[in-house]
Amino acid sequence: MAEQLDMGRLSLNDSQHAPSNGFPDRAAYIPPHLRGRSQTPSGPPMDGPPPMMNGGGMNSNLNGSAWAGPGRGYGGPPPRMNNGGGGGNWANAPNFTPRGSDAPAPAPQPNGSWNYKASTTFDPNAYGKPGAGGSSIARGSGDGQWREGKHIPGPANPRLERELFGVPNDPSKQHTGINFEKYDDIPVEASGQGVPEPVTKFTNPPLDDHLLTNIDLAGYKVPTPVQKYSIPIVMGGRDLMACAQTGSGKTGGFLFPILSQAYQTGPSAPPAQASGGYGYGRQRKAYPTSLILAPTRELVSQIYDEARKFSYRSWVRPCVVYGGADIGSQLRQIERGCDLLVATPGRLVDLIERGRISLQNIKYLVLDEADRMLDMGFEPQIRRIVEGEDMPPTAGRQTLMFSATFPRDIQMLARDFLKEYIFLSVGRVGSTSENITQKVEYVEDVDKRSVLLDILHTHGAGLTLIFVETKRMADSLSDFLINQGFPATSIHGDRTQREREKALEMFRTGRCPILVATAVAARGLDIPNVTHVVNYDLPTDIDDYVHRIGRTGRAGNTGISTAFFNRGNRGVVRDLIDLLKEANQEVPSFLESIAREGSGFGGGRGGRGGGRGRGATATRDVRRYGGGGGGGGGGANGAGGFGGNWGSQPAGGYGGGFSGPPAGGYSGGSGYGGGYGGGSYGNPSGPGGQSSWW
DNA sequence: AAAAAAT
Repeated sequence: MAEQLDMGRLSLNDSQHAPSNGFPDRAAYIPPHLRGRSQTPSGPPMDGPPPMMNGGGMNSNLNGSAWAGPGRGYGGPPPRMNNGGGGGNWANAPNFTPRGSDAPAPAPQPNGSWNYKASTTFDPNAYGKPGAGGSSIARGSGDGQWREGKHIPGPANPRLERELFGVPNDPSKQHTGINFEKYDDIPVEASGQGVPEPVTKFTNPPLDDHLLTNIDLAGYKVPTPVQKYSIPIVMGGRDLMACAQTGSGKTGGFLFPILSQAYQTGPSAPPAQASGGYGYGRQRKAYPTSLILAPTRELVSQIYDEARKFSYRSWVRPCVVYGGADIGSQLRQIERGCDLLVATPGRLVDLIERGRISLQNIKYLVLDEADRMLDMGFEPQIRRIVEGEDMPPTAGRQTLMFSATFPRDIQMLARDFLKEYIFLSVGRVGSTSENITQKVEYVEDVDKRSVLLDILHTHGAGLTLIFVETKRMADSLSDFLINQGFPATSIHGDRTQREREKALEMFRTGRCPILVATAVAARGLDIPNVTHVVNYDLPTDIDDYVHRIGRTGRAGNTGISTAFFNRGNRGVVRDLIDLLKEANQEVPSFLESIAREGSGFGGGRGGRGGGRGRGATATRDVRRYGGGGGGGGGGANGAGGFGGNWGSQPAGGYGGGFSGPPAGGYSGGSGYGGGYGGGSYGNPSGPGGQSSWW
């Protein structure tokens, strides 16, 4: 009942955008007692292969046929069944602008008839046509067409072009990738079977011309190291596990090959059961072909923004969904076409439960910042999305995982979600390339404020990002700074999404060059021109520290990081020293002496520092170390953890200790088929086993 | 321990 009331309210609010196709803009209401049921009549998702257009060969999209239906291109009945008939134009609808309130509001719909026309005069061979007769409203991303097996880009739109790609000298739109030559210092290691040669340029082949046009518009000249590798890997149909951080260009690393493939092979037809015509009350369900999951709202917004750039004028329509924002407007966005979906897990599950999104057509699945998603407790949702709904199994899709670290739970996820993957280890952009000057000062808690003021007074222009540990501290410190006359703002999880976006925008644009932040801003956010990062409170996890200082010195630019250290932080002293040494930074003597006092953690975390680099962020391809053992009790982690939650899981999928490949497997005998059993990793807290060490 | 995330 509340649902219905809510829907009514949403429709009311949205009256200015109501489709004029004669149908009420009624969200598909699913009574609570029916929620969670599969909307598809085909039974439990993993029962059989999903509708594979290409015969199910795991690498068949190599041949460029994966997106196309049988025969050439899209030949099925009504195009865009999933978008309310003909696509819409509200890429910037109010309440949906994911970041920054500066995006121009859309003009009111000037002519209400196009939507209806689109559904009656459609060209059965066209996809993504924005309305018969052409709408004057350029939708931008996704307004191109797929017609008779060809990609027909939409018209240029100068206004949108400026919005997406920025105008010269607008620092808020400026891309960070300036010192490209610095990128070449970043070491990349690829392992696995049949690693393709990295590319060195953005060229056709392998990349599609339309994508190259957009890459050029965005001002990207040369692929970053991670892109050099990921482009041929993904375009070669391979799965990928990449240890890399934002700032290494990994967003482009997956968007470029995915979009390039999409432009060359066109959309896939909606599944047969979706072709039920335009009847009243039909299910309006979206069937995206690409799904990108990321942990935070800001991050999905950021990825979405990139996706909009690179899908400019193409047939691919990107959408973004996340919590904390009006779901009604997100639903309407999705209805108007959703080919590439960027989502936080919780909201996506919600939309799946509402029957508004089906994963049946997924060809590409990307898990970004996978370690962070697990840290945040998203594993059940992720497992459900990937294994418990109607997503094609590993063989029927391409899966790309990105993670800054590679602890054991991520290895499990990789084992379950990926097939014969190529492992990519990308060196740190920040710490190891020495372009961040890291200072550590001994500051007692009571002195932190005054020391901070000193820093802010002496540190001139540029953006300063101050990390604190708690939300309360973020508020009180930003209040304090404002009272002291500094242009400060804050971002943390208790602020509304609007406030968060506002704060971020003020910071990005330099109108508010001091941002006090909690961990919400620690990872992933790509803010250009941060010149100084202050760790007002040091994190307890050195990896968080690395992420935080990585907000400056981006893409080869130099930056400064200052950390306030006192005995309350002695838990990280050892790791901090290691890190400073590795990055050729000065190690203050007080750190060494405090380290000698004993860390309070019984000598610190074991197993660190062995081999190359630091153990904390082990990014080795563990498959090579996993040859021994097999079977055994290794399943303790998985068994029981989620066994009961998904009745649709294949029996034994997680029990039994990971002793074999998943059903429908890929046991190509590549050396890890049975190697993941318990004990295979040697040290139980193994490489990067830092989860729940406290 | 904190934070974030669907409502």
